[in-house]
Amino acid sequence: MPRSRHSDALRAAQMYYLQDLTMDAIARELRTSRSTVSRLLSSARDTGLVQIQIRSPLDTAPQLERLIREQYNVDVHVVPVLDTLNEAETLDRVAMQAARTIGPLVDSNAIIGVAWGATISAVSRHLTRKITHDSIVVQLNGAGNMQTTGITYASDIMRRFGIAYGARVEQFPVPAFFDHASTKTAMWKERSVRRVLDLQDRMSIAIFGVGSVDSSYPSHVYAGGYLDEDDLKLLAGSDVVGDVATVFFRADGSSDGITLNERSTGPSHEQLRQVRRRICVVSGASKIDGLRGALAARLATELIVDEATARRLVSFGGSA
Amino acid sequence: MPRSRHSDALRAAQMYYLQDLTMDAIARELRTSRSTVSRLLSSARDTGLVQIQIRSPLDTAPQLERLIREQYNVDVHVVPVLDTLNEAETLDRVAMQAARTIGPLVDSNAIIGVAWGATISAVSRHLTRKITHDSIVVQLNGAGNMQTTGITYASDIMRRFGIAYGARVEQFPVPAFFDHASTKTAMWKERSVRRVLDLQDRMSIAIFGVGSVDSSYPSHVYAGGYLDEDDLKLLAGSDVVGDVATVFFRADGSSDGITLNERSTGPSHEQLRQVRRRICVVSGASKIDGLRGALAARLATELIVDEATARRLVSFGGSA
DNA sequence: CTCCATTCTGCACGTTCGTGCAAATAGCTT
DNA sequence: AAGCTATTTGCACGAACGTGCAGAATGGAG
Repeated sequence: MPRSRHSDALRAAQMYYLQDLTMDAIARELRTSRSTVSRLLSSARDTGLVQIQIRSPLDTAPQLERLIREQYNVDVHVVPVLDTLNEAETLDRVAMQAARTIGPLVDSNAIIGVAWGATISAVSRHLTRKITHDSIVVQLNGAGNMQTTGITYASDIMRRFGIAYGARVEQFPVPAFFDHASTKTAMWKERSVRRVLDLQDRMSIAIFGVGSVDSSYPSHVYAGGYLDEDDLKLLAGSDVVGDVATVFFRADGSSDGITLNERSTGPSHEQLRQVRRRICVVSGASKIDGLRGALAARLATELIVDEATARRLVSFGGSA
Repeated sequence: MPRSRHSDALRAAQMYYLQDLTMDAIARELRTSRSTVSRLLSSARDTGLVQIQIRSPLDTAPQLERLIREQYNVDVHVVPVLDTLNEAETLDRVAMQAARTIGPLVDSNAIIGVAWGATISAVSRHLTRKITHDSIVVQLNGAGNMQTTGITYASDIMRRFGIAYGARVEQFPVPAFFDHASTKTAMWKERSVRRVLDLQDRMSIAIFGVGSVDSSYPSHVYAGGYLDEDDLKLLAGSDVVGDVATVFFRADGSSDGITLNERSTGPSHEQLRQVRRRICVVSGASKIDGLRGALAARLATELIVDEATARRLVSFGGSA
């Protein structure tokens, strides 16, 4: 029987993580070298064969998490990060922890809605593999803009999610915003578009960041040529503080009368709130306003956020 | 705020396991020494804060596991162990893997029935802590015999389970076997005994090994002074191959007409089969006959077994 | 069969990690 | 406050581990 690589990895993982043997001892039992065992264990970890979870029982969770949970009614994971790190390093660490926190939440037959943006892009680079069956990754909002079709950027993100979970990927080949609401109405009747919209309707998980208008590390939406002068004026005139999947909201979470949303291709807040698990990843204190708006709109059921931003969140006091 | 030991352990675990930082880096962020971080991580692991699981998707499980699953209709975990190890080493490794496999199955509000014996004793030494609420560990069968009350031996096992899961422990202070069935009938009406029996009725998990009559590494039951000459003759005359929690069965799983069972304090097979999760731990090829009987009697929903014994199991061909 | 491209393996080295030990600190008692 | 015991801390050392590299094995294509 030709013990396959996969089954060797499984045996090694069991011996290492469940029986506390050293790699040396495992190498002898498997009749190979210790370095091969080291590599087998690596592959076991990043094919999702070994799952490492941190479960802090609710009643022993740190003060900070409990406060946010109560104030904003959201299942929060605070990522410990030194306040002194720069935004890029912070984002990387939040993204890595987010990727590993999301992993256990993805099951077979899941329909996973994924937004695009700097945060989710970083998350997508750190996903660990997990084999699922018949899962689908669906893009939440269009990524085209005036300069490019946005295809490569957004589709790279989607592809990474698809590979990590062994899922089919459904892209959404439309611009982020239509120039005319009427075009959207027309397109929304097209069967090719409807297929994507139907999937979005049946999402079991949604994963997104938030855009914040005053973000000093500006979201793509506000800087990437998606909006023109007039659009930005429109936003300024409507007290918009941020967006989720290119759908905008105000500080109190409301979004009625924001005309730009009628041309946006992202899911309406009402639609998003139908999704069972809605995971919001946020890194960087400058996103605080957008984040508060998103929470006020009850767009997230789970929040993964860096420690500094989490602290600012409680210092504001919640909405509950 | 005096960052407590527990919250430091949580932070360290997040940074180590979810952000891939080295202990050195974590030490700097926590303003302590690397060795302290090493110790924090140890404590995070064995207080159950960090949970490491090996999940082999059913469809990629090794041949061996699939065969047993189909033949015997039981959820099987095969423990990789070199065939050349002696029984004691094998037992130790099976026990360790069993302890870590059981961990994730224990939830809050569980009522955990635990048998005693060499196998379960070994398992109890390797349990990892997991905080649960309002769980109860209840002893499945009496441990007294003609020489001792069996209290310390069995109660050590129970206590270890109780500590690991933060559970209340209910001992069962009766002999393993009554001399007269009538005494059992009488005792079974006592309220102090009824309390334990009622708990057993409501078990959500049962954990036990198997005794095998021809075991060369003899189960306590057959060697420990629990049975006298006449009893052993009775067993020999009834084609008994083994027992679970001091209740005996034949190779085909039947147990009708085995009079010794009327004096045993363990749960009847019928009662045991009511339990949702019934975890059977077996180490050592000499237990094969007892194991086959137990599986024929459908006493287990999950089986944790060493590789050599697992192979003998399939070579016999199953009962399904 | 031969050739080339790819993947896998073991070695060797530098890094990272666990742990015994002694000093330091914390918690209690008198 | 002093004294005593039980923990906790950092250091230092040896053990365990990850990874670049060069050679071996593998698997097609000609």
